[in-house]
Formats: sequence, structure tokens, C-alpha cells
Amino acid sequence: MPNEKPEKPANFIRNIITEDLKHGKNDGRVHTRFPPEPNGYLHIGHAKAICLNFGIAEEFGGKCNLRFDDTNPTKEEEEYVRSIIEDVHWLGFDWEDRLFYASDYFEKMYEYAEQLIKKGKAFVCDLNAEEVRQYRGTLTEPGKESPYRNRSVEENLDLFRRMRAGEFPDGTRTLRAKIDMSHPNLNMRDPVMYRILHANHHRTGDKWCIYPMYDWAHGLEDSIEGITHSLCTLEFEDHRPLYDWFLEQLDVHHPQQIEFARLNLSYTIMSKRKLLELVRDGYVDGWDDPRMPTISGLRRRGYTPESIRYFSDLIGVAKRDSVVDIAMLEYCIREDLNKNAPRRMAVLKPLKVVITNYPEGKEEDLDAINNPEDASAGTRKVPFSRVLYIEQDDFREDPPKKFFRLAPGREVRLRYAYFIKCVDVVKDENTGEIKELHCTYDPATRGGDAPDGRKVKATLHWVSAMHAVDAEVRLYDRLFSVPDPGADKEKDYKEFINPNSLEILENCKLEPSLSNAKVSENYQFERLGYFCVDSKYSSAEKLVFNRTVSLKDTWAKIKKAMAEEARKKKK
RNA sequence: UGGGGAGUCGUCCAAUGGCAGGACAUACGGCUCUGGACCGUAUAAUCGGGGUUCGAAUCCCUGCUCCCCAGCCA
Repeated sequence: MPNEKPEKPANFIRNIITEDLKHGKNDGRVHTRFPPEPNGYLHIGHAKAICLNFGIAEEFGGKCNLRFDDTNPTKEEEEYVRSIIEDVHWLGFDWEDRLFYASDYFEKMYEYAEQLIKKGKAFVCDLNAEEVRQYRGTLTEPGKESPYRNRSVEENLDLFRRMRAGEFPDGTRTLRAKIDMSHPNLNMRDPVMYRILHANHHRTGDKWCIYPMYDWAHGLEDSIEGITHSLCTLEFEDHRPLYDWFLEQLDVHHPQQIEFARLNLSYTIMSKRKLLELVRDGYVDGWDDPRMPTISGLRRRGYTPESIRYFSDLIGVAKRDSVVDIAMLEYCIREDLNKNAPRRMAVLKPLKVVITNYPEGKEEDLDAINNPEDASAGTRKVPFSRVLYIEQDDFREDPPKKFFRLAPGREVRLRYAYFIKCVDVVKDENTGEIKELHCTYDPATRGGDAPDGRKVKATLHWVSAMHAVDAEVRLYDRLFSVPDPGADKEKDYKEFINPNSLEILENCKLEPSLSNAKVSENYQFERLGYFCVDSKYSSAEKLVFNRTVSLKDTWAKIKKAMAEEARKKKK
């Protein structure tokens, strides 16, 4: 990831390019592009495509363009352009001066269209949408030719120019390619090239009222930019014959389209439509909600660009539909943060501990290691005093088997501090709720080691009460409670939203050095997980942290297994 | 039932006629001032049936399963 792991495994796209290069295709050039439509925020699936396209270019000494495929003004917005630029850049890729827009080519595309008309390969069709559908035929039956198919070149040219001039209302006419209405591939049955749309475009304004369709536009965009390998997802496989047909008719530079399988991730959805719905209808807190699989959501959650690029390398590229286990993504961020995130102590669910034999009013600073994986990260001072907080989960009055942590009469270590022994449990008289613990400490164990060599089975994190910084901490779980929320044909995916995907903890206690944590810094809260300052809600008055991902938790597994066993016994 | 694709450990990806390998996940052990990290071990796959070949995940035939396509979306 960050440093090592240079060798990327082979994949079929790389093999094709290597072969092309061997045969001197494209004069040895490799030029790719990432062509998003600005109609939504980028997600982890796009990250795969971005890493693929930019990665391939880099690997073969080529270039990769960032190009907005903005051919549908009714769905596209400036905000999406802005976010996409930000996200691709944040992922760590550079398109230099090659930021392009399909809309910049509208004039050129129009000229090409007239060329096709003049060649008798395109015609203006007066059928409406419903009629076009009827004429298209079905999967198993051929279509019928449009009655307008055999207009003269002159009439087509005249009509097409008048379409451009705005003489006709939306939907009344289209420009269509003249191919074959009985072609077994539906895309080849005289596909629409232009539709009339009197809509304001985010870049060209009201200049155009006809807009090119994807199939017509995309190959031209690639061709104009001198793209050599046009990588896209599997659903465009059926469109490749059309992509090729247009470029052949025009006799222009002809990139090679190669399709790969889009990314699916377990316990989440990747459909832009559904993601938009979650945002629009308030199921989540915007596109950058930390539970969203969007790049901006992952960023706010605390994922690093490195971890996402590493993930992209790990999952590989192939043509078969697949669902990557979300555990793979979590592995990638842990792998990165374990090496790079400074450690801190934070208590999420505080339980008060009074060290009864520690002098009142005494304070001392203890040395704590910032990152055991990185000696250069150094150490810091952590204040200790008579009253502390530990995690509620770290104490059990009646400890089960395999529970190593604090219990009445038991001795544990406070990390970087002292051994303490629990001598008393103070409870609320009425509720029986544990209010605080009374412990004694062994002054000889200062720093965390016993001179007599005695061992403890657990080390707990802690925070000095009088020095603690208050914070809110947000714990996230997977957004959906089933592995494939989109799979059920009976039920709507929203029924599978995990009601516990967000848990807000209000009363958290942090070690004081965390008070000046900045957005985009990642920390490990020892024994808990990786956390970062929330870019949206955190402020000087109120610190808010997000949990990026928990640490691997062996104890949680043991607990789960024990519960499972108990359940079985009952049966 | 037309066309286009795809089937390899639970998951993802390799092996391009020559010992089916890696990663994640899982289980167990070691180590540990994070029940983290790290180290080690184990479990675990070529969709089925034929054929070609000294040798097949790979080539051929055949069957099965899954995905995509009937937007004036991309």
C-alpha cells in the first residue's frame, strides 16, 4: 500500500495493452480517460475505474484525461462537476491540462452528424418516443423501418438544421443512424443520435436545443482526444458494435473499447439512482454521510486515498460479475492506519475510577508511545491523577471465563501508567447501577512494568478525569443489514437499511492532546479503532469524532461465540 | 426461445497446454504494555458430461447456471 507492495497482479486489460504495444499499435501510445457523467457524486465503484484508467496510463507511460460526459442537461449539475474534480484529485490523480467536457465537442459532433447525413447514413425521424419503441421490435422479433427512413439527403439536412435552430418542440423529431432494423442487437436498429431538448445546459447554456446521445457522442469524444483504450463497464459490451460503426463510417481515429466488471461491495449499494434517493429522501445525511460508499463519504469517514488505491489494486479487474466482501475494504484502511495513525487514549463509555491510595491533588505526566509501528512518531506526555475514566466494557463485576479485564480483586495495567487493583464497587442504592470503582495502585509499577516481574492479563486505556476533553463520538456500522440489499426482487432495498448504522455517543472523554486534532488527521484510539474529526459537525466548542473502522476485536468474537454456545445449550 | 457476456477456495484475483497460487475471511497456536499489530499452522476451488493430448482450469463438442440489452439515460 503506502510504501511496499509494488507488484500488481496481471489482468486481462494489461495483457491486451502489452500485446498492442508489442505490435506497435497506436505508435506505442497509451491514452485512457475517466469519463463521468456529472449527475451524482462519485463512489467507490468509480474509484476502481479511476484507479484503473489513471493507473494503466501511468504504468505504460501514457496519459489519462478527466472528461465530463455532459450530454444530458436535464440530469447534470455544476455541483457534481465540482465534487468529481475534488474527489479524483483527492484520490491522488493528476490530469494536468487535460480536463475536458463532451459539451466542448458539440459543434464538432454536429458537423460529423451532417457528414453522416450526406453519406445517407442518418436521417431525421418524425416518430415520437412511443412510436419508435413500437417500431424497434422486441428481443426476438425484428423491428420495422421508420416511414421517414428514406427522406432525401437535402430534406434530412434541412430538417436537421431546423432541429438545431429550435423550430421543433421537444420529442417531435430525432436524428437517427440508418443501420438495420432487423439487427439482432437492438442497439443497431437505427439508434437515435440526437434528441430535441430545450433545456439549459450547465456549460453551454441555451446555445443548443439538440443533444447527442451516448452512443453517438462517446466514441467521438474518445476519438477527438486520441484515446487508445476506452475502458468501460460490462453493460456497454452490447454497444461496442455501434461505437465501432460510427467511427468506421466517419473514418476517424478509432480507439478500442474494452469492458470490465463494475465493482459491487457487500452490505452496500452502488446504484447512482439509489444513492441519490437516499440523499434526497433524507435516509442519510447527504452525499458525504460517512456511511455512504461515496468517495466524499469515505473521506469524511476517515478513509485515506492510499487505502482506497490499495483496495483497488487488491480487488483486481476482470470480466465476471462479482461482489467484493466489504471486509476487504476494512482490511485496507486498517492496514494503512495501523502503520500511520498516531495512537491516543479515549474513553467512549466512561466508568469512573478512584485510585484511593493516590494522593489527592497530585498530577504527573507519563510517557506514551505515539505509534509502536513507527519509532519516528516519538512519544507524548499523558496526565495521570487520582480520578480516572476507564471503559465500562473493561469492568465486569462477575467476569465470565476468558474475560481478562478488570474485576473485583483483580489487577490490571493502565497503559503507560500503573497496575491497579479493584477493591470496591460503588453502586446506586436504588438502581444497582455501578457508579464508580475504587482501586489501589502500585507506585512501583510506574510506566507499566512491575519490578518484581509479576504479570497482568490485561492492559486498559484510561483518561484522567480532571484533564479529559469532552467529545461526541459517532460509531458507524454497515448501512444495510444484508449482504446484497439490491438483490431481493420483492422487497425494496430501503427495507434493509440497518437501523443501527449510526450510534452517537455524547459523553466521551479524550486525552487532552486530542483537543487540537484537525480534520483529515487519523488517530487510533487505543483498543477501540481509528477515528477522525468530523468535517461537518465538529467545532471548537464541540469536538465530534467519527469512527472510521474498529480494530479487529478478538474479545468480541469470543463473546459472540460464547453467546452462540449458550443459545445452543438452551435448545 | 434473439443478441452479447461470464462461470476457479466462503469472497476477490492469478495460472495464457506443464506441480491450481496469492489476498481477504474463518479456525487454531505463538508473541505482545493495544484481546491491536506481528509470526506460524490449518481449512478450502477449476459448473456438469464427453472428447483431443504424454499432459487440460486452459483446446474441441455438449449440457447447465448466472449477468446485460427492447430510454429521445449514461
